[in-house]
Amino acid sequence: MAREIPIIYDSTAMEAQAAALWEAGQYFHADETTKGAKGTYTIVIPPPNVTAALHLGHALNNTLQDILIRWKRMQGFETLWMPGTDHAGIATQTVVEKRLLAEQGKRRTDFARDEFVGHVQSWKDEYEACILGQLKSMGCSCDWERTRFTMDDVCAKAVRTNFFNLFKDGLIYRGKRLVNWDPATQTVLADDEVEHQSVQGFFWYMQYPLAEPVIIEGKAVEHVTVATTRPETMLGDTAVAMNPADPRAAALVGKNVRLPIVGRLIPIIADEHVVLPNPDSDDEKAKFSTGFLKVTPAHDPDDWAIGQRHDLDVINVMAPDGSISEKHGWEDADSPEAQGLLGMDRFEAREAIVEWFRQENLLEDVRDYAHEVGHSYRSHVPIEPYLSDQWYIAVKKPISNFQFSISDFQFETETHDGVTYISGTDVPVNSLAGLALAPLLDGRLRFIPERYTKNYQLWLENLRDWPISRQLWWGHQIPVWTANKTPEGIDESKISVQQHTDDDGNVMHYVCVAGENETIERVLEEHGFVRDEDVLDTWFSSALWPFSTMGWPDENDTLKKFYPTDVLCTAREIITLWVSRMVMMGQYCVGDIPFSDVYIHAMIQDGQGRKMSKSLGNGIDPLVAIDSHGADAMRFTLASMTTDTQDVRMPVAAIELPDGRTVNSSPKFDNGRNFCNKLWNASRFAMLNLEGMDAGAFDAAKLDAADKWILSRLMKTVAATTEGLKDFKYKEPLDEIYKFFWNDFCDWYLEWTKPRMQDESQKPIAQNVLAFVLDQTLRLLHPFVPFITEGIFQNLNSIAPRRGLKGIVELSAADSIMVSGWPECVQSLNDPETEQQIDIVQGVIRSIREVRSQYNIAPSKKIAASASASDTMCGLLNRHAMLIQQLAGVEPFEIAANLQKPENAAAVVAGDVQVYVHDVVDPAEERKRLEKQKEFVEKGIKPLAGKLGNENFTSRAKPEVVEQSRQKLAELQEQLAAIEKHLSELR
RNA sequence: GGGCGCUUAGCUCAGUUGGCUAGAGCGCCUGCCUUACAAGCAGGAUGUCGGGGGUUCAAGUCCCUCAGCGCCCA
Repeated sequence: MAREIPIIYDSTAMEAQAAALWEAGQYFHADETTKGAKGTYTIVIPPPNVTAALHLGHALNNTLQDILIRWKRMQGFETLWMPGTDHAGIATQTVVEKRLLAEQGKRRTDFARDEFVGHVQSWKDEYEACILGQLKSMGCSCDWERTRFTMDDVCAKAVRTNFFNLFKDGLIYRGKRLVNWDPATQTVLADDEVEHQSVQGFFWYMQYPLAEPVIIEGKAVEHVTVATTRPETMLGDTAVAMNPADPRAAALVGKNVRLPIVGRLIPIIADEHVVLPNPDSDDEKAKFSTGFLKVTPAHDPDDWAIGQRHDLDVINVMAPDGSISEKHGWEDADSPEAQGLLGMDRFEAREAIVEWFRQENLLEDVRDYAHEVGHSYRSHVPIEPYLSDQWYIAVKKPISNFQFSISDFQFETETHDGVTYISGTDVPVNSLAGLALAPLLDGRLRFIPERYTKNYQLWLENLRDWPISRQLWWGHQIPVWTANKTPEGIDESKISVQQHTDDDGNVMHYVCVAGENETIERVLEEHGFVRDEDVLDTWFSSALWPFSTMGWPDENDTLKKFYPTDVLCTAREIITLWVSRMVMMGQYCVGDIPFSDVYIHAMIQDGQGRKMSKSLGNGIDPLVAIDSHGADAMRFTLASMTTDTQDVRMPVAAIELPDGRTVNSSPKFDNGRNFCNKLWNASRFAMLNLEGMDAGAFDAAKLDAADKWILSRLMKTVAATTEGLKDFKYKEPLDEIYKFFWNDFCDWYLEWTKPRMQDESQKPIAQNVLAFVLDQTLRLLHPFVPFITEGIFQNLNSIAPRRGLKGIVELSAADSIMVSGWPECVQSLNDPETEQQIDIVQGVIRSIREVRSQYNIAPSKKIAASASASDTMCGLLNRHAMLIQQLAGVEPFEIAANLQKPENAAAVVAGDVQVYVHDVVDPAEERKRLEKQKEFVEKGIKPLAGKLGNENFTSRAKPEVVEQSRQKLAELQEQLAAIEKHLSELR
């Protein structure tokens, strides 16, 4: 059977076999009914958006989660990795709208709502399947039976319940505010959905004529000049503001200007927000300021604030699509000029208005100006600050009847007017923001790496109310019914009602209905109540993900056993958007934080440090990487790149697949593939030698030095790997295993083992050690490269079903490596002494190899050599002579104290040992090599001698450091003497 | 404007609390198809650790400063 193992690792076949085995064994399934001794370990997947297939960032994210889950599962925890996807309201709706427009030439509004949602649903079905398939291909050991979707019935129930509770607690309210409006998708966006981009624009200087001239310093002033980057908003101006400190203020404040085009009479007001002009200032605002600020409360947040302070009219001059309109609050668009602008897009209107001012000689100047403009993170069009009625969550409102205890405040608080705030903030302890902040401050919530803590904290401290309504069709429809009358004859425990007066003075009744009350909903509708058309912000449902997936609000065993989860693994861009809201809602709904650790991993960029994106065409599809290199190779490479840094670069190269497709992949994956191939071949070699192994034939007393050495090295590697994973390190443990496996196990141990396999007395010992070390190495590697390790583990099971070191370690059999135990450190196998000896042995071997290489001696050719050293060292070398002879190709090999260098021999100094390689003499070459070695040693001596000659060092440095330096210097000086002796002996 | 990072070999990156002659992988040079692996083996070269200043017996590591790059938030 062993002879059939192919030379090249075939990832495709192995992945299929392992996947089938895992599915049959149901190893991914978490059981809420058992009581594991070790407890539970839970991760909820950050649900990928059903908008599109997964990219390499997802591959990284999920690889890291799978590593943790597989590791903990092997450690014996009852592990749950909860999978699922997110409906991603605005994003998914947008892509579907695009597709429908491209394929059918139809817009969303050409469909009935149900019909349109049906189209989105089928998109969702398609991509959900694709995403789950991708995750499975990567080897993600999620509990697939529990797969959730943010809009499925279970999650919908949680959303509905939470909305009702928040509404009832007065934490959801309806408000008219300036919102971030995306005119393209025609929906409101939260602050953090707005991307700020630098835009090269202009400052236009426009003259507004005064209603009556004013005399300032003897001169008649007929107009004021306002500077603006957005001339089109002037249609909605309701004041001109100036700083009260402006010398002209006394004469002008209180006067009126006649707004051009519109003809509206608007006041000049004083407000300190206005920046005084100063052409020499470094402050851009002062440099460009005229001292007069046009105030458009309906179209600018700062102006809105000024409007609030001065009780100004609010005139909205735009339709939701961003076109100029007199139908949304603009009542004096009577002039022919104004009429001419109606219906124009906001940017068209900008051109037209600037042109009008130019024609009228009212355009005083135009200056280049680079400034930051908010853009929709989804449609990428500039955000329009827009006056709109929306539902908000009050994040800083104290929750009066909060039903859970809020820890014992392990942080500073201060109380004003009966409200307890987190010290130094305006965040009440018992507000939603407070609930999210408290666990961070009292140490229950932790970010890894730690620096992200600040992100989270600052964001929450400066949080504004969260607008949660979205003008979309794809999402959780808001469960509020509205009419201008009281709801009557309805069970009041099932509803909650708020009242607001609308623009026309009518008192409107907003009725929120608790879930599972379709009858009530029907009754309301029969009574003329209309359901809100809007849906909830996607993050509203994502915020509940850690417990909605477990069936909250229903009490159940899953929730009881697996909530709170252990770690959330995500990217930094989402800390504010998502992490904070999960903590908030976990606290509010369940009364406990959803996870204690938040691990933030790097963002993957291309070789030039750019984000991977569709538009740049520099993305890598994980399935392509799997096709080209194998899933394990991809995982290995991703994990080995994962350190605490915030970005990792992944050079992207177009490659041709065997099937002829040219696709993006990365040469980085070669690392992983090469590793897998090496692992495959080392195992193949082991398997060829393990046939007929007898676990009972092992005898600890017969372990040779190589055995003891590799076992000791293994123990170190087990410890380092376990420690690393505990600290959320990925590269470090993988590097440790890599070095152990490749540099120790393959390069040395396997080579030393080869002859022992021909020796019947040695064979059983070598076989057992070999099988044990391979077994443990596979287990250490399994979380990182699950498929190949499973494949080899299965082969190992059939060839050497009983593994272990009789009398030292017993390994219990396992049907899958997934559920075999995580390697334990066996103290008795730690053997520093042997490690040190082998170190010396390796040094001698390297010296001989160096000479062989220098003189081009064929690897197969045996050469005579000898070594001279102290008596103790000679004893050591004699004990390990075979090891040296084998791997240095030496025969014969004489070892003795005070041995003279033979004629025609090359001499190498290997630490305390003089190594002589016989019959290879070339004086010039010898001199060259010895001079080089001398130079190297001298380079080491210089700083040491310098240090030790410095009294400051010897007196002030730690004694052990000084002692170390002394020893090292002595060693180097001895070596130098030896080298010089050899040099002097050269003819 | 506020915050967080990054700059170490040709490339991608490690380098814990300051302490042996600064490391790895890839690439490069030399020699090998040595009976597990050429996706491999053996040997080798490669760095004023972004610039400047400071603290210290000792700085890639701590502090200040300058320059360049990136991300997040307003």
